[in-house]
Amino acid sequence: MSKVTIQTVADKAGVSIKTVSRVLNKESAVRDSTREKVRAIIAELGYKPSPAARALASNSSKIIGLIYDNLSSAYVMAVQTGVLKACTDNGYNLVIHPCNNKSENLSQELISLVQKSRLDGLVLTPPITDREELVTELYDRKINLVNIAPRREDKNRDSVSNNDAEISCELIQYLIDQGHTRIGFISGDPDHGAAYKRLNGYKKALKIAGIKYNPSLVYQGDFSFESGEKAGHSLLNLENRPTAIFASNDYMAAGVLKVAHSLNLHVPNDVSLVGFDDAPVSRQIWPSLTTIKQPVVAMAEAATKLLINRISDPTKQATAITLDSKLLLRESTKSIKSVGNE
Amino acid sequence: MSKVTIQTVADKAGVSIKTVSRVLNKESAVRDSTREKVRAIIAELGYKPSPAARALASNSSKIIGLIYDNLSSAYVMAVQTGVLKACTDNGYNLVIHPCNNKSENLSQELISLVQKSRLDGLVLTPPITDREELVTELYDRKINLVNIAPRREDKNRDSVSNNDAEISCELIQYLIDQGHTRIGFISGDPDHGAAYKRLNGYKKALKIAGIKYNPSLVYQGDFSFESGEKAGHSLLNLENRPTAIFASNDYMAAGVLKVAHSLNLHVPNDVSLVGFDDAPVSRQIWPSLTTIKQPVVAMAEAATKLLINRISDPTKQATAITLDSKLLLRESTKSIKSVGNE
DNA sequence: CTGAAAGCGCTTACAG
DNA sequence: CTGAAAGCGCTTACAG
Repeated sequence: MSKVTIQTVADKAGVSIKTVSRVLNKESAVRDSTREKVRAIIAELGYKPSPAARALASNSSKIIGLIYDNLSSAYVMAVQTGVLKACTDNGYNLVIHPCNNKSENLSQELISLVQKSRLDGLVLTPPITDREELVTELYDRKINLVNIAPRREDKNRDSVSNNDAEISCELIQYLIDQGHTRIGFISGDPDHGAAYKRLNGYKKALKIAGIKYNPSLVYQGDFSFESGEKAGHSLLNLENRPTAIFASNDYMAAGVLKVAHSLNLHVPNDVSLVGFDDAPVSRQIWPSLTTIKQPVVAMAEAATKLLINRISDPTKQATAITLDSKLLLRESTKSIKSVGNE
Repeated sequence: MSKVTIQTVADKAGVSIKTVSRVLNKESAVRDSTREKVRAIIAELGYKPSPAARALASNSSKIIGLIYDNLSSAYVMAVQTGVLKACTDNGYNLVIHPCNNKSENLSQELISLVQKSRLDGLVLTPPITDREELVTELYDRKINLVNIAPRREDKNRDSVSNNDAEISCELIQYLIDQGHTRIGFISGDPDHGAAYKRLNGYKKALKIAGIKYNPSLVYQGDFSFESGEKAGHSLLNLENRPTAIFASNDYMAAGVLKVAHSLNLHVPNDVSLVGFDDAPVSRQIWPSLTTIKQPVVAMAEAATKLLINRISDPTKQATAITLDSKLLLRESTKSIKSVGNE
């Protein structure tokens, strides 16, 4: 089996390579009958255009980069799934690039990556999305970008967000409806915009319900299991301990649960517990966690589509999309309204 | 900033583009002084060779594909990390390709992928590694391959394995040392070679200790949390229930633990429990699981190096590497030897 | 609606 | 140790 090139196809179809090229690139100016003939030959020969030749001639690699630094492998996998879907659907390839958000010269690293691999654009995920100086520099270099869940939406930037603050508020309102008024809160890594949004949702729900914000019920975590354990020790050993705790992610909630077990406290009888993310662990512990599920795959896919649109038209108006998360009620929460009042 | 190409570098260095090419490709036949001069200019200009031009001219993409279908995102992330490390170190790029191992036409899908993206080789992970007809077909097509943890090592194939059977045997011997003789076993997805190896290790340890293999203590799982729950219900409700249970992975162990909690059985006081993989969940549940840690990152990196070597010399002798897993003792296991005998 | 020519930026094969 | 020429397989820009 000798090599099948565009020339092979053109010869066999009795047309020029330019016409084959037009069919390949779905250009309109081709007679239908010609198009069909060429397509048939392409299928017959199993011809696949050379990405290298296309990239070299067109000066665009059809490759985008996915940049992440996230401690949750389930989150990263979901993002990859969504990005890959959009890439496949649109004829793009993907380069994954895990990195360290704490790195001083991350922007230089990303610029080098883009130049070296000739990437057509980048998908940025939290918390890198919120490295403002980095994102600005990438934009200044005319690198096509899309931001997933940035802390602040910017009218000039493509982004896909979720309703972190709103759903957190809803969740707290749900707990309040269940009779909880002393509600502990464990915040996430302050490098993540999500940490603020979830805290804001918590505060807002309290305010609406007329419950005073009590700093002693709020503990600074960093999204890790270990920080959840520490927070759990603090909150559960409080003299007047909370009747419910909202941890900003499931890992921290799992940490609290472990401490509750060790203190012989029963969840949810002694304390209700809520996480965030619907991480696998939220279903693999006992009791299973009431949590919030973000549409991560859909967000990543939507973001990648925005990026691909921007690559084809770098001057187009920026778009900001918001997708909704939803509350998943499971075993770790319970009403504490007095019996008989219902 | 106009475009910097090999010609720009050659002009500025006062040499031909062929000489620059030699420096780029680390060919030996270049005078040291020339090499240094060219290198300096490359650095000064920030020149990065065009991957597309190189690929087109050399007919090799310097891209390899990573193929996986695995329910554990932590495992996949670890594999990606190792593969990416070897790729970066050797100037290769990576294309990730999640897929469905149950798919009938997976081999056609992979062949298409290789042709379409001009991949120089593939890294195969379990359970795809054990689709014998598929792997054979890929070899027949002269596709460069490396197999991670195949069920059987083949002298003609590059592979990197771990000591699944041996470490499982050691683990069971440890439990026997702790006084356990009724040891339950939950096997994994039969599509995975690891499922057999772990079962064989279990059997071997029993045999060495002179304990009769008891099929009623062995339950067929599939590596999922849910299958662990089912197995837990069966094993823990046995009239003469086991004093220890070895689940072939941590997800299933977590499932057993959940059932134990629901039955008011204490781990490890009422029953010892062991998992496999050191998945994040093994540390995020209470009690934390005694488990086995495979050197997944190192395996993936070693495998990728083998593949890259094979790409540069497709006729070289195949290599089979084995890396060792290790036992991590945590809170879920306990000796049941009668007190005072120690 | 279709095509001939030039060129993208490298490596290969050959020569010296 | 170094270089001139050809060519990899496409797309771009232009022409008709």
